[in-house]
Amino acid sequence: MTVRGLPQGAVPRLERPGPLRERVYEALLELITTRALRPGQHLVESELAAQLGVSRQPVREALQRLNTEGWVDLRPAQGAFVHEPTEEEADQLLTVRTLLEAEAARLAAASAGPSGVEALEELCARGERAVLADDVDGAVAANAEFHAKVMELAGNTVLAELAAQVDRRVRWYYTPVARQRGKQSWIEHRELIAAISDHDEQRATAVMRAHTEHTRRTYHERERD
Amino acid sequence: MTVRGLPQGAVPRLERPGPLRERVYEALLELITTRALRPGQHLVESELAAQLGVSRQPVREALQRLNTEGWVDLRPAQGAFVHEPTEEEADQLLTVRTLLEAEAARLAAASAGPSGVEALEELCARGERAVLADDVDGAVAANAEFHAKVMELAGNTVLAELAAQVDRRVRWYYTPVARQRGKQSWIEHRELIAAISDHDEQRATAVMRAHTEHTRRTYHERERD
DNA sequence: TATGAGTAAACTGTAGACAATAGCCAATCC
DNA sequence: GGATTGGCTATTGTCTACAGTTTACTCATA
Repeated sequence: MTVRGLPQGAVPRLERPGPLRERVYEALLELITTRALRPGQHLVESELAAQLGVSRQPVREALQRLNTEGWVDLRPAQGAFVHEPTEEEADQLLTVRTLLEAEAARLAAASAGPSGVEALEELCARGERAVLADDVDGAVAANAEFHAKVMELAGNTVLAELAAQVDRRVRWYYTPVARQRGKQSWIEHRELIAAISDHDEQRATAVMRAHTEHTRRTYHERERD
Repeated sequence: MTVRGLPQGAVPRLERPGPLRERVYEALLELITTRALRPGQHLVESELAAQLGVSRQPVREALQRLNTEGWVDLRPAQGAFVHEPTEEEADQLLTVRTLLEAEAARLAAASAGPSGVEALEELCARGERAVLADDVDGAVAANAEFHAKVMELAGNTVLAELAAQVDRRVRWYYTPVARQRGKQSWIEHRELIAAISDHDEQRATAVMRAHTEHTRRTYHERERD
């Protein structure tokens, strides 16, 4: 007899601890993105290990991964430092993000079905509600989900993984900015949905490009404050 | 007194062996790309460590990095397996490569100066000579350098790093193919140089897109053999 | 006071040892 | 006879210890 007969979810799939390095990785990433760990800060393995209640090994492994993904700089024989984004790098990152998101929009327009469009509209409505309710966190979350959904509809896993990384870093650099862009952002989302619904690849690309480009402009305007 | 007055590179920065994990990483990557380690093969840490004459630790760290970059799959509590590329994934990867290279071409066209164009022509000539001499390895190398140079002229570090990763994996998947595309490839390169020299962003994008697209077609034609 | 060597502390890089887990095969029970 | 259970083996996950570097500081000296 196999397990097949059991009702799904009868066994709560008792949550596996998973490799420690994973959890350390996520914990550190959380600390970095929330700026509990500041850019330029020296991360000492033994300190982190003690603080997290694990040995140095998992911490090392997590730091190495963070290094390859650009979150920390690993200077040999000296240790890990939280990456300090430069203006130039932030701009380059936005360029890449624009590129990836625009391609995702194009692919989504090419292949998305009615159910996909519907899901996008649902998310869009949720975002608009959040904006109206001045629920900033909710709006940001809905925004992330919206973009993720577009990426999913594009159906390109490689593209999605790259975009996920780039996106998270962009969000880190631009956290002060993201909160400013409210209503306008969702109007643009509506346009994007329309383009995808029409299977108009060119328009979808253009709209998404303009959309992310607006974010960049908002960022540079911030400089004047 | 600061170091600022010193000419760049006056100090040869006496080269250190560098961390073991780096060398292990490169060694393993070499073994994978040359297919000495076959896709799907189980990589046992202790074996690799013994074979390379180091302890398990650097091997682990190298494997983790290879994992995040998509070269090996790391199944928990079971070990590392050389990644097995699927048809679909290869195709998606090519799509992304096309995208990144095309953007690089556009940026290069926007900002490249005469010296950059000259460097490209030099590389192009070298590639053509290699093709005429039936020097396949030389031609492949020149090709890689050509694309790298375009990327350099684009002046976007983030884009360059992403493209470098994607490129290397593409070359891994398509090694049997790359060798077939000889003369035609360099004609297209010439066109690209012309577009860059003219600062014609649109044409540069289009040429590069067509160029990488040809590679994909060649790949799918291979299926018929 | 400025300079330089010398020294000590802190941290990383590497190695080796132990514990935990998944996979496999044989023995056992219905 | 087939499935299940129990133990065995191989391999990974984690921890501890030690060696090698780098940095910062102290103190003697010109």
